[in-house]
Amino acid sequence: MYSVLYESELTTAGKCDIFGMKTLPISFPATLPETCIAEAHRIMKSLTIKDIARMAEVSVTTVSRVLNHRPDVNPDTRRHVEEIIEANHFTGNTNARGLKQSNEVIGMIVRGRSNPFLSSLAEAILERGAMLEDSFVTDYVDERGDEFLAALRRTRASRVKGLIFVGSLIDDRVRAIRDLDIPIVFTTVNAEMASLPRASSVSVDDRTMGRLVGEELYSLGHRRIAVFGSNPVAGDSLARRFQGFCEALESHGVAFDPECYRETRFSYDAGYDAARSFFAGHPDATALFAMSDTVAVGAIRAIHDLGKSVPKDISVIGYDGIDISRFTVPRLTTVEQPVGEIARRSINLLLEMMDKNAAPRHVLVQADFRRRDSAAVLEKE
Amino acid sequence: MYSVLYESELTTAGKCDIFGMKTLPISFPATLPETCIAEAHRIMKSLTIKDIARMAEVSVTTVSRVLNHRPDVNPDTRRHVEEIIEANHFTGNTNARGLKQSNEVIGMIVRGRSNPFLSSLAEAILERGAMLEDSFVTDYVDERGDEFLAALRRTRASRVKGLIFVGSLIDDRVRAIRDLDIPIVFTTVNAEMASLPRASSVSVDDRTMGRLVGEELYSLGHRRIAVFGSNPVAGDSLARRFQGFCEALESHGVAFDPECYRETRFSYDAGYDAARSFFAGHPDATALFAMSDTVAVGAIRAIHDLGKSVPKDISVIGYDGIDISRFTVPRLTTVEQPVGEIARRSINLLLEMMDKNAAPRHVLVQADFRRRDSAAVLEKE
DNA sequence: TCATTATACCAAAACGAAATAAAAAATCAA
DNA sequence: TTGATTTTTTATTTCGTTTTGGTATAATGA
Repeated sequence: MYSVLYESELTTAGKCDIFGMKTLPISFPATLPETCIAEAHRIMKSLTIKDIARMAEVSVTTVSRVLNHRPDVNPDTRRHVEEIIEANHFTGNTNARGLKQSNEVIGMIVRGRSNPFLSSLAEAILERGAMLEDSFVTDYVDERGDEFLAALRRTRASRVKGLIFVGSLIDDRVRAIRDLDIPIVFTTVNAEMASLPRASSVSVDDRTMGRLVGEELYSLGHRRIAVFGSNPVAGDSLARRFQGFCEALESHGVAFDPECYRETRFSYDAGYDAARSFFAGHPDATALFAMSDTVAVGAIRAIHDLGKSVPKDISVIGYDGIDISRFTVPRLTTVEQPVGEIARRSINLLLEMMDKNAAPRHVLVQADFRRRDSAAVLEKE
Repeated sequence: MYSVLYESELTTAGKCDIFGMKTLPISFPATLPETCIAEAHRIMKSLTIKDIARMAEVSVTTVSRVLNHRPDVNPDTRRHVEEIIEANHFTGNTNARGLKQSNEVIGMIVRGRSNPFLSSLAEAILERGAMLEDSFVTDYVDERGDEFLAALRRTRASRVKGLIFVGSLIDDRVRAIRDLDIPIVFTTVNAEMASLPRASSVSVDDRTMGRLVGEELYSLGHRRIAVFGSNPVAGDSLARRFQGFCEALESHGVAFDPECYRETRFSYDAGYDAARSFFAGHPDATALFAMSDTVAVGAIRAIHDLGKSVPKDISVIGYDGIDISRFTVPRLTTVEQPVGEIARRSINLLLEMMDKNAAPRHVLVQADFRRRDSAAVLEKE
């Protein structure tokens, strides 16, 4: 499909003029000081703990102790060794460290790689982990089952001591990792999960938020509402959102019509396709609850393509609060999940279980309902 | 900011009814067969190559040979060992494997973690790598300099044998990793790069595409055009886009006014802010070339908030072709980078350099100009 | 004073896979 | 049948770190 336009055989600077640039009309400041560059040079020279020991004239054991912040090192010795480490920009060998089964590497499996919400959650977890100097092994997989098993195998190959699972997991797969003998934190609650002896979870209070969405759409006057979700199973986050949503409607005497439920993958494309076919076939539906912002964004585009307007003809409410939701036209009304909070709590729970052998806990955090422009009062004709 | 709504002390299934669900009105098929679950169970039991050797009644060396597809193993022995491996769902220990410096782990540093284009490129590379059974160590960093150095250190700590760099790198930092004694592939061309002895690059023919963007906007009647880019330096991809763009205008006798250039980070927010302030202060500007789709999307939103319309009042052209560009309102005219192609070529180039010690090459691939709805003919008043 | 306890350090033994060197077995040539 | 060559297999060493089990030395208590 794509062809190569040009392949240069550049190996020397002299031949580089095919990339030769005219001077830009704007000048930019240099951003990295020379000392930084010099440091980077030294970073790449690969020393071992043995080299450091020799330089500091101590044993490797002592260096290891310093590196791991162990107590029984003389403060003077410690400082001396630290200076040598600092001066040579020494970094340990991750592999050698991982060989001893005593190491504490955290694994993360992100299931649903094209979902911006999950990506941002994973990023927040990595960021938080880096702050605490925890090492991570991350694996991004698609939502299909076989890839998940491959990730599980890779994760085990790295001998991680704890696992964070980002994304939802249907019961079958929770059961599939029941025998995994390490602490796990799920970023989604699942009924089956309670039977796992070493699994905690952090998730948004989906039922309440689902109820809020239902209340909002009801109070705006909507009665025939589409719901786009993705294969929820009893106990899963999605099912809880849906349950709350139905409860809200029922509390006003409106029963949700199963005909209005569509199962979609969580992507712009899937949201587009689902909305296009659904609203073409159901001209009486006036609102959509999309259980993922990606689906909502795709749906809004589809509704436009059907010659209808959001929110004038059809109101749309999303879920997740991904970055783009603040910039769409119209801006998306959605449930914003506190990504940083979920990340922080997930890591804390995992570390508690790993280090202090704490009992698993299931934590619900509060989300924010963001009322923006994509859901409005239904205009009667 | 966010508080905990509820923390359960769930440890047994019996207490689980706070999550108790009513039956859903829709039923979903189970998706994972029993055999798969049984397999996953066994995956987690962690065996060593020694165990396999004992079971197969051969030496560990032989097992190692089988695992690494070495030639000197009797086909019968190989099959026998493979059967044992298969039956026990054996997976090697990544750490032990990495300890020997003969191993071939690929590192990837993604600079600019919140940019969807870079994320999708990184994903494509991981996907491609998984297909070829290459192991990856990935590090996502922000665009700031210090984080980059930390990533470099982590990468070295994993003793990777090759590095793929995703995102643009200004000259200073290319120089900073000059001494890195492993093959590198950049997904962006940089003038400084040609002086690196073991660096290849794969990038889009940015100059041509920049020229196309310039031609497009000129032919639609635009003369006063804003350009939003991010700190380009001579030789960088962005500078080449910009160069092509300026050349196109100049070929029609229009000089680009440096006043119309804005330096922004590549994010929705930055695009929004830049557009909001720029177009408020420059009511005569009728078009925008955003060097990243994220910036374009943010800008479109800002233009709306200024009470203007895209493309009626202001035409916008983006760059990258991220997923969302097909679903915005209006759909975004942009330059679509062939992510899969860049991923494929990057890995191939790197493997050639790692395995066959091939000379570095600098490859330009063709991008697609996607003419959609965000750029239109300028209406004269 | 001598035993006891802490403190600060070290040598050597893991850890699991892979490479090396070398032995054993099979094949071939005369 | 013998020696040479190739194929297949093994025992042993290696990688860089942590841990184990220990030894000195200094401080403490009786």
